[in-house]
Amino acid sequence: MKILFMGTPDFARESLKALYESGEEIVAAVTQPDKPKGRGYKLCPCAVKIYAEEKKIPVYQPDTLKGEEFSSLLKSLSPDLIVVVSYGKLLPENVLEFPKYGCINVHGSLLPKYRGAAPIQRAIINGESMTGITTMYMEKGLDTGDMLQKTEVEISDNDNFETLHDKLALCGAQTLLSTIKSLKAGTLSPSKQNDNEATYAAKIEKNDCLIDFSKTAREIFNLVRGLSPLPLAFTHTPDGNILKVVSCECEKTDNMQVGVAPGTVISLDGGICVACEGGSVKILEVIPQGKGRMNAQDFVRGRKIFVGDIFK
RNA sequence: CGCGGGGUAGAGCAGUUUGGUAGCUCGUCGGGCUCAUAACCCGGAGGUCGUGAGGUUCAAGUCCCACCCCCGCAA
Repeated sequence: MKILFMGTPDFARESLKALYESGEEIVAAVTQPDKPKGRGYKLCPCAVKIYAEEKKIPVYQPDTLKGEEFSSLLKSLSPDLIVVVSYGKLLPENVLEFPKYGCINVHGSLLPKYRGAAPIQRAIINGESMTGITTMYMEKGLDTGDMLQKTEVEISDNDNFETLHDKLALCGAQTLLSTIKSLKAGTLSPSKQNDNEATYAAKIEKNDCLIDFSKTAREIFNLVRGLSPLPLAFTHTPDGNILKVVSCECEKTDNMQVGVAPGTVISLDGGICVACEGGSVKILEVIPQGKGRMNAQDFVRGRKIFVGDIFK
């Protein structure tokens, strides 16, 4: 079965890797064009491209999937199946309809929950204790296609975006293999998504990353780990500088203080304890503006943060 | 040439503007206090101030030049 793989970041690479290592016939990898990234705006190839080139899989980076150019490429590759994992663009209908066995997508949530761009982050931020992988047939809508297989993955308090992302990437790869196996065996039984239960996991914006200390410790804890290590939740120190928070923990509510404004530093013992709704959070690791990652205590040592300072 | 911050003791920082004996907090080592301590007190060790036998100077962490490295933002 000739498979065309479409995907871009690390998350997608795991699926490509699994396909490759299981001996599937991958006719090509389609990925986003190299983009100027990082300091100095150097052109950076994405994870899928790097892996594909390493394995001598032909790589294509079309600017658009619409139009003749990609259509003719499709015809020449003539895949029987297209596998899409975090590609980054919607597929036009003519592409969706091209392969004999359709287009299969690997999505990082238990659909119909968390459709959209940031299912992993949103699941953590919302305090879910369970998420997973869903494979599905693709259709016009965003993550609305008929579901094929699911694998559940537990979210523990120790998980942050990075750890959960890595787990789901591997899990996604395995679920994909399993789905393709069933496809070949003819034992797939697609099931419709219940649109009434659908939720949407919007892309993470800057606004999502600002810590609101009038929320509960648990909510702040979830936000911080859901955005760690990228793009990171942040707050502002009294001097107005941005302080990114890499990790924190919920303090026991028994050290809650009465009459202290949310965002107030109430202790520097073992970290930076900041008052919030119903308790406090202890900030453990930070990235100050213009600096690298460091322990909260190191930050306090050099920067003169005092009890009574207010973060906002 | 995207914008910007930085390289000073094991860690985090000050000192550079206005050159003149290298400092703070923490850690570490030793001693003291204490029933005890991560608490407190006293004392010590530890630095070619990124590199260049570079330039200016009586004198350079500080001013000038060149190079190397690290990081933040933005995408």
